[in-house]
Amino acid sequence: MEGREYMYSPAVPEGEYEIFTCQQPPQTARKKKNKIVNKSRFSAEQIKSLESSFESETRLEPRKKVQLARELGLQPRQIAIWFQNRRARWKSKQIENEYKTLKDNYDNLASQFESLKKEKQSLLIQMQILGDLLEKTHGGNEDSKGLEGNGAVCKSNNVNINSETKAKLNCFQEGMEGSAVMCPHEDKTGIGNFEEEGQGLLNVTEHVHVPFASLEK
DNA sequence: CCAGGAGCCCATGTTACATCA
DNA sequence: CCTGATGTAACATGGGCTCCT
Repeated sequence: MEGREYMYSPAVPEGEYEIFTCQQPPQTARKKKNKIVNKSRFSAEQIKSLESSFESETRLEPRKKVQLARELGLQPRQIAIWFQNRRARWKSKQIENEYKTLKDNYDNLASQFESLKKEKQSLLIQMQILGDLLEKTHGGNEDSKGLEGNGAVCKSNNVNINSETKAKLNCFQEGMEGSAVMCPHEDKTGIGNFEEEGQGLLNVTEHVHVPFASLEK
């Protein structure tokens, strides 16, 4: 608990505050463990005043509490309880807001992750195709000529190698070589459930045994 | 200085009532 | 009128802090 800024006032029994005129006499008062329970609600005026006090200070100094009680015709204990309850309501509201913010962030990351997954899938396909082509061209000794042919195959599969793809391939290559360089295409937000699947994403190179330097050629 | 009690407050949970759809 | 849901004043409990002896 954080340090308190106020000093406790000397002990004053609750009973000594009886000079304050309290709420209306309990019309529907019931007994609960020998204590009278008056459930009449505070007036709009009282609430308004309490709320404005709460807005300027969520914790009441004893002096202020007594003053407020006098102004509103309530018992200081009622003021104290109202502030306690108000803080509890405020806190639960805070938690609700924090939850909402976190959820928004999570949803945002989830959609980013999904699009990265799709991107990975597409890159895998490209790499597979290029790998196959390389095998063919190496086997048939048709270096540059073969590559042109590859282009035709790629197009037929709706896959083009552009500069962006090259950059991405570079990233994979760097990653494989243990480089600490961070790829601008990677989202390093391994949060919660993403972490496991993210590992799969980053380990993609393990399953494709293709010399990347050759690929770029 | 230290220990212990008194008196207060706090956070949290619960109860009981008022109000409303 | 009845009923379930919701809001809230008041209470209970356990723990921390300050003050005093």
